[in-house]
Amino acid sequence: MVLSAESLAEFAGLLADRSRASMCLALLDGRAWTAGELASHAGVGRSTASEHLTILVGAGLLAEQRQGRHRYVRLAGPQVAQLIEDLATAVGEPDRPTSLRTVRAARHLAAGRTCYDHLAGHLGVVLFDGLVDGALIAVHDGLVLTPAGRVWFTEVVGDPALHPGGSRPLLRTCLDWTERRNHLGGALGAALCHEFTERAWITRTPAHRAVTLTPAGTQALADLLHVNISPGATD
Amino acid sequence: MVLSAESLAEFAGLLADRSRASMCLALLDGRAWTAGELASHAGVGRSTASEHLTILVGAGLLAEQRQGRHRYVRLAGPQVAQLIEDLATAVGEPDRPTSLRTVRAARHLAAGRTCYDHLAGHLGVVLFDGLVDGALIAVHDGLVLTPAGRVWFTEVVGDPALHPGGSRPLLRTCLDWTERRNHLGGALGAALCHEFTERAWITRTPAHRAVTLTPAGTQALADLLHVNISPGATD
DNA sequence: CGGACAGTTCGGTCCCGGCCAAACAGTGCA
DNA sequence: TGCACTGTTTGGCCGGGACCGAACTGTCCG
Repeated sequence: MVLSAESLAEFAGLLADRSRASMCLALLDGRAWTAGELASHAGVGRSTASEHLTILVGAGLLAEQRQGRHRYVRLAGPQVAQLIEDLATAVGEPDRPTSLRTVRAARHLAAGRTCYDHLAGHLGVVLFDGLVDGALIAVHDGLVLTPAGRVWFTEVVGDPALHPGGSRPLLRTCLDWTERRNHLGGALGAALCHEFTERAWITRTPAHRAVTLTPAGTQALADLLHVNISPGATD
Repeated sequence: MVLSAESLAEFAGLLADRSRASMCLALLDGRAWTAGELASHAGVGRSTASEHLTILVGAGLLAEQRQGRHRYVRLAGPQVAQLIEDLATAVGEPDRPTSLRTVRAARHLAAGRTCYDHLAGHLGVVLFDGLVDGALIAVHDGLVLTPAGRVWFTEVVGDPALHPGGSRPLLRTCLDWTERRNHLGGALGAALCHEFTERAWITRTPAHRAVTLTPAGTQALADLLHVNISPGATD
């Protein structure tokens, strides 16, 4: 046995709890949350949440950062986010929302959101299609940056973003929960999302995971990718 | 919440048990096992194993096939295998073998083995390198079949294997546990492994997951890929 | 200094679920 | 028909772990 069943089970056990799973899903937005926020999000007491966080941090899934009386916690890295995404898509059973409030929130999230550190939802998929249609990235059994794409990305996110250190792939497809189609992940997907935020083409809503396209963003997408999408569209 | 924490936790819970994890890891060899085999492999009673299998089959992770008094069970598909592989590599902590017997078995597995339905271990990595060095597949942020590669694969595994139905990617990198480097997965990786077995270039050892290169296989690899590797090498 | 707040530790409760043994059902073989 | 074998069901045991409340530590602020 190359990999012990023990360690695999132990690892899976980290997510095999309603509260811990809830926390990890919340952290998929890439932000750092305080222990208290996660406690109320998961619907458990602060003491319980504290224990869970200690477990997750100890296992290396989460990274923590103490600031004064706060314990900030975030996903340890893109690999962890990717793993949770993989599991989530494997589950496949999205929550059938019932209440109107839930429906509204879901629709808003479906329009645009972040997937750890890159863009997802309808916005993410449209963006991805625009990149493919414009022959900036090519798809054959993996994603390839075309020469035109190299120029385009250099203009938009700058040359350094094309040569990041580390082992993270530059381009990566990421299956979208709501759209059931691919959007762009990887280092360039993250760089793009970062740049869009910097340029105020998108804004994050208070929920912090939903993303709204600004009028400037609409204009930019039309100019850069010949993609037409109305600003702040929620459906 | 787009994906309920409940369902994610429930799904992770499937693997969050020593016995079930042990069974799934065993099934990574792609074969169908009987319930009794899995029971003794996991070190639990037949009754317990039966319960676990019912759970895993019910969740769609395993597919079962009844034959007479036997209950054969296998992984439901390559996606499941891929998921378990992903988790396993995420764990990262390989079993430090202690006994001599374990060391020998591990070394044997490290030399060559199957990873669900394609070749892994040293053999898999060398094969992958040969394909890349021969410019039959190209690596830039994903794998691409080159024109020369298309010809090569047509000769070796036949044209139909290049156009499989279904959504499984043709080429896919798969991180190797022991080598910590990529080997070839995906539909073509599986086709290659199948073809190698058919032509008796490789044989499976009784443990059925370890793979040994035959003299004919050594010759074939030298001819086809200019790769030199000694037959049956275990280290 | 004292009050409000964030987080942790500890003790205790409770329930889920993994396990087994024994009885049972279905299959294969002589 | 009878025996051996594989797998399932059931009842019961037991441990782990998720949870809470209360007490405590540490931080920020007036």
